[in-house]
Amino acid sequence: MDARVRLSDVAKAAGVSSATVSRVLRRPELVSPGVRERILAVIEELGYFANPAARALASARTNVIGILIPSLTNNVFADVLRGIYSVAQDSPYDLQFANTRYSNLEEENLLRVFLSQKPAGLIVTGIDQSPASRALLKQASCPIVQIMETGDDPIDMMVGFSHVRSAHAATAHLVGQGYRRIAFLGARMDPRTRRRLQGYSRALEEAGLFDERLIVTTPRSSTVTLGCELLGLLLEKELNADAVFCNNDDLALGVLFECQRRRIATPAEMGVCGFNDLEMMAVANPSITSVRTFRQEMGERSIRMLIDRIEDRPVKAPVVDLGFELMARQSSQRRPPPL
Amino acid sequence: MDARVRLSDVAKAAGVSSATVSRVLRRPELVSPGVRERILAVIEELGYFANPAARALASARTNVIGILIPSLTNNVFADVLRGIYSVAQDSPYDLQFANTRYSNLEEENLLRVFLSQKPAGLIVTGIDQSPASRALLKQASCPIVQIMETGDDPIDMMVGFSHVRSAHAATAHLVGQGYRRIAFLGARMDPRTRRRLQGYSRALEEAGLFDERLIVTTPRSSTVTLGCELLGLLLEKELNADAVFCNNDDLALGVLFECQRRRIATPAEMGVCGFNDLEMMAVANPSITSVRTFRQEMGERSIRMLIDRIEDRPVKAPVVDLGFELMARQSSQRRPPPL
DNA sequence: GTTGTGAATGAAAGCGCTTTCATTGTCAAT
DNA sequence: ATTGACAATGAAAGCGCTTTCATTCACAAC
Repeated sequence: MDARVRLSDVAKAAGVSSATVSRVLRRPELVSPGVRERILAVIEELGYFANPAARALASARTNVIGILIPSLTNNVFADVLRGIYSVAQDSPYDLQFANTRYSNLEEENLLRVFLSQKPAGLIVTGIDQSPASRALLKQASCPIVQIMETGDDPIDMMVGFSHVRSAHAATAHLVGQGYRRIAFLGARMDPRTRRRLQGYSRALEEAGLFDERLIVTTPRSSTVTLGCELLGLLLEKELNADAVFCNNDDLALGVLFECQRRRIATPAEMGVCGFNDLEMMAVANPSITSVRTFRQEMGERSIRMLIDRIEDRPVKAPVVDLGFELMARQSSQRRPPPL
Repeated sequence: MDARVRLSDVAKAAGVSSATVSRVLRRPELVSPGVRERILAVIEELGYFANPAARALASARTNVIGILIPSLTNNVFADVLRGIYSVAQDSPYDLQFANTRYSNLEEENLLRVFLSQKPAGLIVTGIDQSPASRALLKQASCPIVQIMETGDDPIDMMVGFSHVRSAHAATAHLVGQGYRRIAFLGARMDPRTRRRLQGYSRALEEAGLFDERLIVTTPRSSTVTLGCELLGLLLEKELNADAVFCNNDDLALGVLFECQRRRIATPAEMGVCGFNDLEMMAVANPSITSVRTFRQEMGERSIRMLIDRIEDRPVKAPVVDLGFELMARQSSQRRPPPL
């Protein structure tokens, strides 16, 4: 039933050896044009498809690029994936994703699985791998890109941005707008969120406005609903918060909704700033200030660098900082304080 | 450098043949307990990992479950994937995703690629495969689940719901609330969207309220911003629309934002209904009526059925209709019409 | 004691490719 | 004519597993 056409069938039909057919597929320049054409025709006619397992086994390498991300179901990574996809699309490489679920241990296991199949390259998220993972990656025989963040000690290549600096900028913006009791709302608290908290803290310390009690975090993963809840938690503390810097845009949107519900004027009584600048931030009412990050570009750059390295093209800058852009909008545009 | 431990190394170290080691891995019950323990210890000690290519080649099958979805970057599929993941997690199967990008042609190609590696099973989206794809799937030697929709002619198994019926219910709800000029806003117009449009049309025809001009669609993919724009387009037509049924929740949220901006009262002057019931619908202001679909459950059920079939366990119901639930909220709760 | 049975193991033949190495043929240079 | 070099091709040896088949051994039944 499953009468797969094999390479040898093609060879037989074309009246050549298997070696020649294989060469047509791998190194066509080694085969004379006439024979090449004939073989290609036969391949087409027979609908031949190489068995990837056999190919991988024989050549001791694969065309698989492994991608380890903490979550598939997260807008941020979805955008990165889109970028990766758009480039990988017209490359000979197959993408294979795995979900570390924000766990270093899981990451380590997946890494072992991936490396055991000798991938052509690997993209991993962040810079907080476990020592064991780092060791695995360091001795891996394929190029590797770390994405989402930049840091001092790249395993191989890196493309990301500084979460500390971007959060610092956002917080400083709120300070600049005249807010004085700026809270931090954080969900999930993965390493990148933590660094954003750092940037926030630093900015407020510099302004002499830091108050630890204004930090509200939860290990739960972020949703719009959670934004509503966290704002509620913050308000319960009665700390006179007059602005919130949110971990991400989901929370910020929730905060906005909750403010509306509680009749807290935004931005007059409560400034709001999100992170990532999801598309909807610009069209909310009021529009929501956010830190734009270049997620799709991050995906594109990372896989492009990876492929360049796989194909032995020189990569000029192995560590790329994509920066960020503060998108100041209505939600942080404080009008003269209501006396 | 890449001194991979092979099966034969394990065999040598344990003083047994390769066959026995292989058996410990595949059919441990065939090996005596003493030997089994010893071999497992050696495997652990040497850090042995099977080469998946060799395994696949030798056994003429893989433990790969292929998943074909139209988009990775879409909340709806993200939820489905989460469901699939949560089940596949503790199974021996590897998931492999591919993105058909809403193209039948692309789907066909990916199918060929997948089938060429003899996957253990396949999950495909929707019921509108090309004839060629259907043929490929029909003669595939692995179980297959179609997800997202139910239909009359399953290739193998199916889990989804009726887009026609759910859209019909939503539209009927708006009619029941007293809206009379109900518009349809549709983005991307993939087959499922088209069927929702059908359900909408049917419901309005039944109520004698159908007006083709109230249908506004675009091939662009849906975003919140697009919801704003489509509402703008609708209003320009000056058809006295008093409600919109949106293709999905993104559009609905955009409509809500745009209404706020234009000072159109929701739900009094404009009823709004979305589709999918994303988490944020419940916390928007006003909260947005939507059709809840069971996306995560869809993922879970589909992969569970698939695995059952792969492992030769009987699947009682090969076609599962998960239904839907109309979540009537503020955005469609019309107060007495302003005279 | 002999035979039969079944459990445990090993030998060896692939799985479908890639790649090295050898061979052949062609053509330019001598 | 000879030689050398090179391009084009084929033969064949794996790649690291799985699996069939044969073998061995222990033990129960006769």
